[in-house]
Amino acid sequence: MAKRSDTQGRLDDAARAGWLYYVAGRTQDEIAAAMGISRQTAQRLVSLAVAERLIKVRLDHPISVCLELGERLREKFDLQHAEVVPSDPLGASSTVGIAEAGAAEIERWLKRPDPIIIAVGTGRTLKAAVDQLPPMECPQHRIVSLTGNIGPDGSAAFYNVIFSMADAIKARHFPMPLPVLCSSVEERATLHDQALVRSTLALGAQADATFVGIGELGVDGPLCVDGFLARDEMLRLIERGATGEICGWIYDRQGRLLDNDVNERVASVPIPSRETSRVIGLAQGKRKWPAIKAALTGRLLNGIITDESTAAHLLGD
Amino acid sequence: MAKRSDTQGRLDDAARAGWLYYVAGRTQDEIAAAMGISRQTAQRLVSLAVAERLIKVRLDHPISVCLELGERLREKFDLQHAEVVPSDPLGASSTVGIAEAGAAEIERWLKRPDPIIIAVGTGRTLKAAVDQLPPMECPQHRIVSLTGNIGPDGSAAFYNVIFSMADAIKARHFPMPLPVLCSSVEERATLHDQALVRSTLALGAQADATFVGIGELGVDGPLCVDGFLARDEMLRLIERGATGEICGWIYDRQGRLLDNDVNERVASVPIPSRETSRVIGLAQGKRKWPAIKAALTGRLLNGIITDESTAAHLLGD
DNA sequence: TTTGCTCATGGGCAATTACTCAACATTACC
DNA sequence: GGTAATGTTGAGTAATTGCCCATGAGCAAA
Repeated sequence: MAKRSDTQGRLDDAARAGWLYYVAGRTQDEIAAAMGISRQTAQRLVSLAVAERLIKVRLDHPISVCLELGERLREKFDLQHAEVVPSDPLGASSTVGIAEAGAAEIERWLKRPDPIIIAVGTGRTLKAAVDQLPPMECPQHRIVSLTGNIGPDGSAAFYNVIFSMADAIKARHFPMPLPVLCSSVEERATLHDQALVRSTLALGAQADATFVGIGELGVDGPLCVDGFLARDEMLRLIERGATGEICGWIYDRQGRLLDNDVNERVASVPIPSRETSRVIGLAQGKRKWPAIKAALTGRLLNGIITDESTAAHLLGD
Repeated sequence: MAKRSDTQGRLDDAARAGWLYYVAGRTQDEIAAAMGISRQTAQRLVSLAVAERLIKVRLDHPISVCLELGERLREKFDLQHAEVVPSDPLGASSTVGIAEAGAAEIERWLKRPDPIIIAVGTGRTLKAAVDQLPPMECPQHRIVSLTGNIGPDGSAAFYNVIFSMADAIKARHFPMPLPVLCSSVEERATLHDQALVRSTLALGAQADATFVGIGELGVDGPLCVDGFLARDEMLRLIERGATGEICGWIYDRQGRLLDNDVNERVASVPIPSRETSRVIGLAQGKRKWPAIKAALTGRLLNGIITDESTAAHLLGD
């Protein structure tokens, strides 16, 4: 072998080394011996082959599309965590898939041996996820609800998930003994000043991981369906740009919290800081697209669990 | 995480881990942390992904030496297609390398939008190539087997590749519901006269691309090892000049089909015309050298995929 | 219920691979 | 012809990976 300096010959060698390594499955020592070079050089050729993209790896599994979408979501919206599950082509259920994925992620946090604080919001999707959790003993952790558990008619709010979670997970849990929406700013101030509530608020602010649903606005959205807002209030909000809500906090197309009379009455703990907490939203479905996009755009979340078609939309334009 | 015992979920995890490792370039420690499992488990998932062939590595770089050998092969034997892959110096496997290259070539044909007919022979090398094919939807093409799929003992012939191909490629496929070798000329005539078989025979003759293995003769060759021919029959054939076989058709040193009682009983479709079909052989290895050389000399093929050392030998003298 | 089997798990350890550094060679430029 | 810039090499070392083993969970047969 004459001149080793020419690029062509070097790429040839890289290809050959890469072939022996990846296709033939030889070790770099064997490659070095076969090609009459040192092991280090063999290693360099192999990594050159990778760097020059001579080696193409393909994953033949439906999951690969989802992983790629997740990667792109992470990049585009500067997320810490993005998980994409295959879309149910029939679109039958709004929770199939992401419930399991959400449960798996919650479980990963719960499995940690060091004590952490997990905050949960509300909503059908999150409830479905929590229902997938296996029984676990986690005395070291604390679980706190971000939203009140008293519905508009005074009954227990059905989609408050912390109680479902407490059924499965043996850990201290902290509900919010409040209505979801107070009747006035003053009432909220009074309620939030109770010792019990204050400690829950403080706990929520320290959450290490936060799981929330994302609600779309509209007369068929959860806020109306569950009776928290009347039709005309909702329509007025939408007129003023309201696009989605997380834990009752209503935000616009850019994901900015609206400054209006509804947000002033929301009793929920503020969404924990995205600096100190992993705030993961669970949502999918065409109806929620604008709400999800706005939440990500406004950095209300730094984690998302969604499905393929939603991810594709979020990346689409 | 619900059921961790189910195979499907495990393969999903394996795909995830494999993707993170090979595509995203993460270390196994990072994967373990991300998936909430131990490093050892992550390692197991990665190697499972490899073992289950979820991960396919391909080298996209024509090494100039191989290119040159291919060029000279094309010229010397008047071939339409010649592809040479690097030789594994340890020569451990007889299919490593050309399987990937063969799969890539098959894939190129399958990707064509216009409907074509692809014929396949049999053999270990071809089987290995077909196993490398990614799932594809090709409703426009038809795939036909040149060889029967019933083994000498009546069971399904293991190295009949059309079924493996049907697993990956969604296209109409046409097996040959026949033994590989008939018991007599008369039986072959009868069998070939069946309507189903006649249409398959006709289809094979029209093949646009044909992929076949090349078998060497000898008591260790595939015909004997797989039980199609007895030792003494084989020895008698060799005495009479038999050098190799393609789809069971036995030929001599010049690549001329032998006129004997074995060829009279071969149930296979005749090798498609080299005028109208691209007939590509996949073979490498010293033991096959005479068989390959004869096949090329006799123009039984107009395409070859082989390895460096074989190519060098074919050009050598 | 018990027994025996299979298989996933995590720890430990050896093999393998990636990276850093300093020396040397080659090329480009003055 | 000298000199700087660039790139390559081997040695050493840190990081990563592959494999074996003991353990325990899950499951089917006894």
